[in-house]
Amino acid sequence: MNIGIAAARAGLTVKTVRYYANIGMVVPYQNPQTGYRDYSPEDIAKLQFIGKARRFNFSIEECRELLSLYQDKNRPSKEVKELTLEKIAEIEEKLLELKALRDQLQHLATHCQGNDRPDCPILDALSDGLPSQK
Amino acid sequence: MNIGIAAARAGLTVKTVRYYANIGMVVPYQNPQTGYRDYSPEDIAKLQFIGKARRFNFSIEECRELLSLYQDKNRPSKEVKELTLEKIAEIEEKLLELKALRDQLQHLATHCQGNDRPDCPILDALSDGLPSQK
DNA sequence: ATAAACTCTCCCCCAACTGGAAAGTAAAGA
DNA sequence: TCTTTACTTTCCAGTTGGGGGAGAGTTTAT
Repeated sequence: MNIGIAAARAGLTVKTVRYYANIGMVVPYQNPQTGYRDYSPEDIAKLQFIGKARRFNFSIEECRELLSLYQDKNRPSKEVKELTLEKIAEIEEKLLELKALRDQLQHLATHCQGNDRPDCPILDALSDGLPSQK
Repeated sequence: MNIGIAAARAGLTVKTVRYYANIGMVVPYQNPQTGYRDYSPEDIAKLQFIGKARRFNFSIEECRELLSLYQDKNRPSKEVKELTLEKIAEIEEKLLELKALRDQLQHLATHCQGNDRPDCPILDALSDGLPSQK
């Protein structure tokens, strides 16, 4: 299958699929005459797998790891679970960070009139401790 | 003040401060003899301002905008508030996305034994709809 | 006088692609 | 068969927000 079809099947862009070939993630057979890549059903399966893992916020390197675990029939599920729990912890941390950020901004926005006057607690907060501009 | 001191005052790295000079964000006087940058207290104020805004997840371009609003004594607080509300909405969206992600991963992890056996619902989910590897 | 600490510019590197140019290939219509 | 269109190829550059390090100049301390 040509790259366009493969990309469509996997829900990825052609550029992305070509990129994955270049970095050695999913390297299809490449016709030496035309240079056209030819994706097998198994290649497509891998692309789909990677697409989903990426959507789960796994990095390319983590995807590579998951893919090799996926292809290893004797893999212990332990490793996969560990990787997943780590990823969850990462996401949790990011969540806390973003929540704190949102609350702070929300607080500032609540106290800002948002009218045509120049006083603005948001800018005041950003310039807190700075020499006055007045 | 030399760049090292300026960076320390603003809680940024020297590299970052130099970068901000290069992109025209905070351009200090530069001694034509030595090439050394000389940061005024106002430059440092701007660096601190930007540092805080960056920690609030504002992009460089948004920082530029906030900075120009900050420097405009007749600015309407309306614009600042709008920018802030947009940023809050962005963060909210990201929060929802990450929460959904976490829940899905959590669900998968809960159903994974995490032992030495190869069965793994996580990999099963990632390869859902793919040709069997058995 | 010399060594340490600081600064300069310059270039490459990171993730994970995206966009575009120029050229070759394949498929469909007239 | 010719032509147009659609698809593919490689290669190069750019994105965000800097980080690492080389090699050279400057300033400060001893």
